[in-house]
Amino acid sequence: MLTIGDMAKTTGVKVPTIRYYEQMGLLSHAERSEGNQRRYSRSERDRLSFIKHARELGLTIEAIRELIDLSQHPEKPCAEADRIAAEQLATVRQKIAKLKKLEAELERISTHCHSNHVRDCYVIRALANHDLCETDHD
Amino acid sequence: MLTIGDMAKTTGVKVPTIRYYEQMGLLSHAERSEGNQRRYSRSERDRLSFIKHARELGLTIEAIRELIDLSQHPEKPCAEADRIAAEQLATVRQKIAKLKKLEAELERISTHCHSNHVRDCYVIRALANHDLCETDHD
DNA sequence: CTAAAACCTCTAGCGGCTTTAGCTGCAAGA
DNA sequence: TCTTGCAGCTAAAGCCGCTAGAGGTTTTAG
Ligand SMILES: [Zn+2]
Ligand SMILES: [Zn+2]
Ligand SMILES: [Zn+2]
Ligand SMILES: [Zn+2]
Repeated sequence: MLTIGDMAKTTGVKVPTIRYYEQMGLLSHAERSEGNQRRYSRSERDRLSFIKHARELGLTIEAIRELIDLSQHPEKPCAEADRIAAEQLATVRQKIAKLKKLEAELERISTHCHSNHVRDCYVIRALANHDLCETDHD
Repeated sequence: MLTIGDMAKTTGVKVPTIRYYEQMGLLSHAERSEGNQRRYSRSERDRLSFIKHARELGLTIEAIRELIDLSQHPEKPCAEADRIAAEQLATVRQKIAKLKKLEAELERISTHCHSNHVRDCYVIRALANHDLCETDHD
């Protein structure tokens, strides 16, 4: 049996975060020692790794909850899981698109100031005036 | 003089957000009408536009506060402003790099499942096992 | 003059944690 | 055996950047 500290060490998820995941229903309420400390099995550690990996890929707690529920029912169709992954991919692509616009504007803004004083600073002027921008960036 | 609603309409910043910015010290405490409603000048509207634009470019409230403080002192050197813009550009580039890794993994994950049941779903397997990934994505 | 729209303050909520405070548990060294 | 000190516990608050709602007041249009 693993302590919560062991879980943290082997998965890289911080101790308070593990307790938070339990509270959020991603991890079931762990068994307790006589002294009321959490004790975990290997399968619970695996589940925590799953959660960590999913979080790293940007999935929400809610999406992860659905995936875990699904994975408890191997006979069900997996369309729902596939949809969640596809949606996350779309979300990531949208974010990239937005950030690339920002990158272009910020690059322009931060390379155009050849002044020394705030009075003529291109950064300040560019922030004050969106007309200098080349894109909409919403 | 403009009401808070006028400000919202002309800048696209929502009314509660304007009040929030005031609370955060980005907008100074507005003058009030006899009935205690906020009244703004054109320069305050310009400042709000500045704030909005900076937020759209991803700057934090804190960074915007610094920029506003700076812009009150046109004689000062603008190195600080330039640094803020450059840092934001770096931040955006980091985010893009991270998201591109995620995009690659998610693309792989969401195109590889040709199964019908959760039991063999590639999505579930890929999330459970980072070894199937091609990058670190931290 | 009235009714509706806009405004006010204050508080709570979102997501995904992190931090803090004030406890108790437990193992190892003297 | 005692003590020291890390590890664990709970509950609550804090973080960011808003957003939403309750419950009241002011302004404006007709
Ligand atoms: Zn400058
Ligand atoms: Zn712009
Ligand atoms: Zn599948
Ligand atoms: Zn991975």
